[in-house]
Amino acid sequence: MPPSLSREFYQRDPRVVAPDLLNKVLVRGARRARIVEVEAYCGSDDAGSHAFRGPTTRNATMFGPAGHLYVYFTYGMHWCANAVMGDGLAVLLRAAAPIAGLDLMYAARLKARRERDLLSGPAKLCQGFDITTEHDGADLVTGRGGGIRIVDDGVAPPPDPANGVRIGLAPGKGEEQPWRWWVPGDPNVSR
DNA sequence: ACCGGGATGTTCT
DNA sequence: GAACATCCCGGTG
Repeated sequence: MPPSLSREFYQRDPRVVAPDLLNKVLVRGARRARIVEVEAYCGSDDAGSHAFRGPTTRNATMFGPAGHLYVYFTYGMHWCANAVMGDGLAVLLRAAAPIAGLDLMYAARLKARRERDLLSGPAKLCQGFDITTEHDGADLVTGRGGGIRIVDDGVAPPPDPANGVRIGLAPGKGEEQPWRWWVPGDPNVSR
């Protein structure tokens, strides 16, 4: 198994970590997928972040140690997952390209008909990996709390990642900030 | 292909 | 009571 990203990897500005997470591999048991789309959320400086107004019950994990997973429930039926940098800072994992364990992903995503439907959005990614609120706080470095890790299999981030505004933010919530990055041309990037 | 709306319930005002 | 870091389905062109 390739090595997990170190605790120190996560202890940086989310706008630096985010593009660096592209092409890293999310692993859970037999399931593996290459991260192809991410967004940075910048804590108390960022009106679009759940951490903007300080710690609450929901966002407590974002204020804990770096390298853990912050999972939140939204729109009454979906979960989304972030890698935490600490101090309310985080990177949303928006989409990934399936590598292995696709049978398990299809079983978890009954509506998906094609490979590019499995993990091509933040809630799809969680559904495909069976990540729910019980994995909030899981340790991505040691795997403690659900066996979910992010590892480096030797594929470098793209030298020229695509970059643009974040998805789904209302006006006044930092919607103009270009804090989304993706792997150019990858079919698993969300629409 | 594109577009509009419904589902569904937690969180915070 | 409104907003919500979304997804899916069914309409139309």
